[in-house]
Amino acid sequence: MFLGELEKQVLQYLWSSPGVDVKRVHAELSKQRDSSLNTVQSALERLFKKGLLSREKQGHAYLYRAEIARDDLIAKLIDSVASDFVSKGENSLIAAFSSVSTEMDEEQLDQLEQLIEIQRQQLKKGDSGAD
Amino acid sequence: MFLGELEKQVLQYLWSSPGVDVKRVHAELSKQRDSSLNTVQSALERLFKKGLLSREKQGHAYLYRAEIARDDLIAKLIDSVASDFVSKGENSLIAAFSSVSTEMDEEQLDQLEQLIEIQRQQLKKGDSGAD
DNA sequence: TCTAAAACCGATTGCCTATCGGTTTTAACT
DNA sequence: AGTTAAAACCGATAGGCAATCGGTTTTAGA
Repeated sequence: MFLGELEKQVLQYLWSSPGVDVKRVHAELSKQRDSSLNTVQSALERLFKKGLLSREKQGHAYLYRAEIARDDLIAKLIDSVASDFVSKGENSLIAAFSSVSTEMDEEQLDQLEQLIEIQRQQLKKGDSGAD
Repeated sequence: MFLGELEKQVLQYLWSSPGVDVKRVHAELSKQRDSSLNTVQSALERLFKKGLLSREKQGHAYLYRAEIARDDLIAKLIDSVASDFVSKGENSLIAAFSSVSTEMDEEQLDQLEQLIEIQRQQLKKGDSGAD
């Protein structure tokens, strides 16, 4: 799934301010780029069609919000990028990581290990108890 | 950097068989797709222009080979995907991983930890001695 | 020098984002 | 209910890039 520059900026803003209308988005993006309101509108619509946004009418206008969390989108993109080059059977996430790890220094590896620990805790939680 | 379907297949093949000419590539890809030799030729040329391939003349024809290793390309793609959504200051690789980790199970986390260990060894090697 | 092979060029198609102007719909107010 | 301003929607256009090939030029080797 390819996202254009404008689309990325829209998503970015929607993550920080969920439930806003085109006008707002346009106003905000005006700080970074010079697009007409209509242009922003179509970006919103494109993203909506792609299932990345949801919307609900409020008065005249739709209020948009991101349907997918930033991290989930990143994960999805990574997975799609990686799976293109990873053979069936291989886990593409692991393969992707092993590609990336060769560029990491010790500090980053430490951070990573911490993340793993956190994720383990998370799994344990889901295992036994409720949430 | 966006790669088309044909380009990916070409790269894929070149990783497995470095130093082949268009004819070979075309012959090989014919198993998967139905492109003319010329079409494969332009894909090769596109990739060459992008710096992803090198080539050297041998007789009439050029022999092509991938300039970038599979893992390096994956890493590069991941980084570019992630950095689009990661704010300055944040390390995009780490952020990317933390996005991905939430979808991993224990087995994958284990594998990951092993990779980290391996990478640590690698760093140590580079640190002290030669190679 | 001749020629077959391969590279190179240019044109075309198709897909997608970005861009807006203009028209239609619609919510809200009188 | 009728009016109207706001916003959505539609359609058209431009631009970029991969894929596609036919045809011409270059070139290595006989």
